[in-house]
Amino acid sequence: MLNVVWFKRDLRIEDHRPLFNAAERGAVLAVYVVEPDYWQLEDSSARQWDFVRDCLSELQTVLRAKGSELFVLQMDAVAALDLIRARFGDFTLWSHEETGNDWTYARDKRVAAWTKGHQTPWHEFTQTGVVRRLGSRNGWASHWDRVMAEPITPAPKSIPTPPCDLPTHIPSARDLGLASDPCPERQSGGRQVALRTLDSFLHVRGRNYRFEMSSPVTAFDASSRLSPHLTWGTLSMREAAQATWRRLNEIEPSPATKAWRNSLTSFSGRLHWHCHFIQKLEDDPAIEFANMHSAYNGLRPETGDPERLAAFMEGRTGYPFVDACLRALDRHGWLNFRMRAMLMSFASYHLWLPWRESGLFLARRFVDYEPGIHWPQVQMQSGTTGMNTVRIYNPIKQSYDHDPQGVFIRRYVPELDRVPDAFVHEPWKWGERTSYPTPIVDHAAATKAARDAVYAIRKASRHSEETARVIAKHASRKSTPRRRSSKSVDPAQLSLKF
DNA sequence: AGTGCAGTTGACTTT
DNA sequence: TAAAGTCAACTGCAC
Repeated sequence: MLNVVWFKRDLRIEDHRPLFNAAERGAVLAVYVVEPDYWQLEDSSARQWDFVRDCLSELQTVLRAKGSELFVLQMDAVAALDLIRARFGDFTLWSHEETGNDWTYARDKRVAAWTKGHQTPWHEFTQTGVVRRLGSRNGWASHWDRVMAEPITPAPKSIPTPPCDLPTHIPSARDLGLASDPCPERQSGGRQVALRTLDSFLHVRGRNYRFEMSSPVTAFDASSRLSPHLTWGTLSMREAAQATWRRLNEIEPSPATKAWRNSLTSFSGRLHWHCHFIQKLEDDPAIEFANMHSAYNGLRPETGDPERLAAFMEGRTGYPFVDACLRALDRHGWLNFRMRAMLMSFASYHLWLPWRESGLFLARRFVDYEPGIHWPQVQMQSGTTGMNTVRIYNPIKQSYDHDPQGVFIRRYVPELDRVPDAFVHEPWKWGERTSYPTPIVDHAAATKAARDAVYAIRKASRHSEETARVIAKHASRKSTPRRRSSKSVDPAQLSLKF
């Protein structure tokens, strides 16, 4: 019987268990389904598709070298299964589990129903530390360590593929009817560039990762930049984790290597954290749309102020550091974590926009958009989880702290060219006029109003009851909670990093 | 030399 | 991965 390997967000042939197992069984038909409805969603964008296109093109080359082919079907996934069945008769379906957005979840349910209806075996494999139908968060952390330590599955030696005239053409964003979305500094997709990126991070760029990841001045170089590759699977999480551990083991501990070791340990923690977040959306897909804590329903209006949303989307909020970040994101399709958090916090607290609107906009901007990290983070930076401290960033303080010389601001906000260094963080304090807008909201007034609104809800009765539920379901567990001084503390508040 | 005082630092609390 | 406020301890300086 034919084995259909359905490539999704796993665009590689190494450490690919579905492909390896299918190839051992017999004839393989490797398929990528370009689903037009998915690419029309408000969280999809042409820059993401362009990245995927790079990946598919290289995957196709690699499969051809193995005597196989990657067929590209532009249609709904169920229609693709029907088409394959009409052409080849019964088959076995192989793929990786995916924790995507609500749309892909619904599609997977339709595919499951189809396979059941046609008695088609569907073998799904995990490729991250995310657990499907997780009963409890207890023990999750050690499970992650165990899964990541499992051996890497080699690429199949050969991939027998039947003759077939299915299409192999990879459509362009234009073919798909996607809105124009220029992203001149976008990272390229593909396995080769993923491996080079991993290597340069582990041997050159990552030395001061721990300290340089916070500032956008240094983070573009010092961060791993593996995120789009992990999102689209040109590199597996297991490969990234094991390469990091290997590198860590080969560096002898000494004062001279302290920075390297700290950075790599910190990075390894980030990989764990990556899956920890995705697990939240896996457990509770409603996080994409609804407040994690229902007490915050109605906190913000359902529709934000259109002028504020437009200013945010166009990077003209009047806060130089915020606008520099927004414009950098537009050009690169990437931003370091801290600045993403600041942007989301700014949209939610300063601009009081509902998180779904600003969250969709940011999702489209990220080439590495990972729904399972994105939506839980969006809610965390909007104060609607109920279980984290309210983190309202001060964009002026962040500017002085992370771009003291104003180099990042000047790189992305040319309107501020003439403004002296002393005023680049707060140009409204400079006496002269510029073409740069004045702040769209007053920092002190806006954050005071936001804080008051959030704390009014926190204080209300019944808030803590649901907090306990949210924590039980989603919070990370620590084996040795840090003890706090004297005063007794609500155990629910202990060690809740996320 | 000790005192008073303004300013700074850091730990801790509150929002 | 917050920021701002509080408070006590400390510092440097003038007298």
